[in-house]
Amino acid sequence: MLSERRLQVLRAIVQDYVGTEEPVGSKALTERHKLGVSPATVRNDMAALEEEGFIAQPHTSAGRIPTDKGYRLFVDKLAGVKPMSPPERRAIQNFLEGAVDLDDVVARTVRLLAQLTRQVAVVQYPSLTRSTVRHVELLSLAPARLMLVLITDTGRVEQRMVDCPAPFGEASLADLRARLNSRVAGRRFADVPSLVEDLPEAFEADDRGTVSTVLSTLLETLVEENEEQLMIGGTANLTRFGHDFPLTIRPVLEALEEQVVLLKLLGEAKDPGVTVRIGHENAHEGLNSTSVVSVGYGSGGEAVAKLGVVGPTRMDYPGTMGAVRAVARYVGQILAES
Amino acid sequence: MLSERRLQVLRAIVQDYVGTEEPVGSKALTERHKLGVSPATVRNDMAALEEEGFIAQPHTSAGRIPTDKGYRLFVDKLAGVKPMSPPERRAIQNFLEGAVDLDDVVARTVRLLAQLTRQVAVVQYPSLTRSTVRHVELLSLAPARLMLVLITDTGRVEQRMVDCPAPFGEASLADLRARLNSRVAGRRFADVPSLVEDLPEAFEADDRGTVSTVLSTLLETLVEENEEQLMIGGTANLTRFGHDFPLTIRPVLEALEEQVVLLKLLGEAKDPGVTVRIGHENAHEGLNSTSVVSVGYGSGGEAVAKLGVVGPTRMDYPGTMGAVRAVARYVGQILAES
DNA sequence: CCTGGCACTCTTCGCACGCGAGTGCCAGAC
DNA sequence: GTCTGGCACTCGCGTGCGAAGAGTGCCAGG
Repeated sequence: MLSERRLQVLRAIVQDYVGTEEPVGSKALTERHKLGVSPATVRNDMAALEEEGFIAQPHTSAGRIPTDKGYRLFVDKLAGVKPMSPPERRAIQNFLEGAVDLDDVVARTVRLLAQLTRQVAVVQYPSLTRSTVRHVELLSLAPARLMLVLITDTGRVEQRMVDCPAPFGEASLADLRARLNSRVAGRRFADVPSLVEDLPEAFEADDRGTVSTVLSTLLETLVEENEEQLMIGGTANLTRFGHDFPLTIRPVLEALEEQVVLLKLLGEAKDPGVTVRIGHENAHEGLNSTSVVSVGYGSGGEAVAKLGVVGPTRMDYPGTMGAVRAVARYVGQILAES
Repeated sequence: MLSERRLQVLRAIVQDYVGTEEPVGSKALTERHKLGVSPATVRNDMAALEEEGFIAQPHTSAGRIPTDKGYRLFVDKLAGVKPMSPPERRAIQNFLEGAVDLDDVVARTVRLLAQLTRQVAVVQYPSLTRSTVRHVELLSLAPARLMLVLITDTGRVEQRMVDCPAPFGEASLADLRARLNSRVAGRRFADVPSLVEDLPEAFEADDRGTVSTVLSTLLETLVEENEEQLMIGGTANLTRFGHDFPLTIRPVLEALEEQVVLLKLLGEAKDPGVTVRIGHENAHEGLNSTSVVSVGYGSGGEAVAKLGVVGPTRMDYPGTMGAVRAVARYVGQILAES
């Protein structure tokens, strides 16, 4: 077990390193933080912390820098979440309130997060699976060609072409549209499959094939994984990473372009609160020298999607966590209002 | 006027520099290209080319590198567009044909362009203003709240909320929907305003306010500038830029995040063929050390949007132009089919 | 258990030096 | 006139060395 003072030393190391981006030595520490002990004592503590794997030295005779494990301890035990100041809160709210539609909300959220944290922001579109159906629309484009439009309570719209096995009359179309909506409007996506199961039976034999096709297209739309879209921004902030970029920045940019990777990354965070994944805790190799701070957000009490930021492990965790949490909260409010 | 040989020297310099990324000297030139003259002669030619501003030396006693003006001459007079090889063409077609909807087409195009050119790809969504209306749908969400859905011939779907000044009955709604579609379906966006102008007059006085509101929302949707969306990809290729990145890459990333800037950039290229803007020819400062190769694409003979790549001025122009042109052609075909 | 002192290790920086690539210019040949 | 070979010159770059500085580990004493 580490003594109280050693924890304070670790905290001081993290804070200083985050501030200066340079390895921090024992002398500098005693000067900047009132630890009440001499550098020599701090050196002993540092030796112990290094022994335990919380800090490391890039090379002999340089200061110490925190390891992933050190940051982990810092985040879990040594620092809280720094709340946003009232002016900041107002700014967030004002900025988000100007949004005109869902795309705009997401776009603004990305910009905002990137600006607040000066890091790369990632915002997932509200997921289809957890939201509810507002309306399903069917349009006839050609005798045997329909367009299915799905509108969700979060304002998201999805459309799909449906090629029918047989021509489908306007009357049948109106019938199907009405039945479909009376059954699924206002219901959660997860419940839709069982609600429409027996729908083909209500139609003439000629039309059943088309009805089934439409339904299966609808169900596909509901679960389709690639519909989990996301938006990223603030990549220019990557240039603040370090001085040794090419090697650092490249894999990160590559990872960011792989939406699948990012979605998995966000998806892994099950915590109801703000989740922090540090360095090697991220499964993806390219992100081994970055930390991901994420949180769920949603219009009601329930989270329908995630948002977060990706930055160097050497980041201001309390501030970043505060910003992420605050933005998620306000985005949730905005979604609830619309 | 420059002699034929001097032009060849310039061409050789550009080709070598693009290949090696290093300033090229007179001796190396005579060795790699059969110019039939001695290094000394080449040196004289180089002096002349430098005098005219086509090439420059980074510092005394280094080889020469082309200037923006040099690249311009190269692109205009010294090199053609390198056609894609048949296998490449097949690969492009195969890759694009798997797309399921417009978003997917655009996403695939971006990936493809980024891979082919190993540069940053930018693809603009088919512009609304030049396409035609396939269908307009009106949904009643609440007594005084409608949703307007616009479907274009390129498969794009736009939706807008409409708050009505007065409740609007289902009958009126169906009436408006039918009238609207009979007038604008299949028509070009530009023609829509005049086609719907007198529509409110066909309705009862109570409903006219709502009809007008719907119409103005529709017209807004048609012209709204922020609807000119685009998708970018391949930013990881920026890391291949040079060795001095931080300064080079940062402004480029920033510029890429400013969609407005990019749209303007693409919009400026009026040429019917492939357009190349080199270095300082780009209005935006952050892109002063990059070149933009763009071209319009469209489902019919007419261009409805642009696509292109952003890369270092030191790029393989013939190859890049060939790739951009080929991709645009195939995307056009795909759009025409759907 | 803390502290001051001391020797030791490494990195970083500045500087001088030599090498090599490349140039510009000139006199002479075709 | 144009091209060529030769030659002196310029500079950037890599190398080696020495001094400086930061930081450490260890130890003896309070």
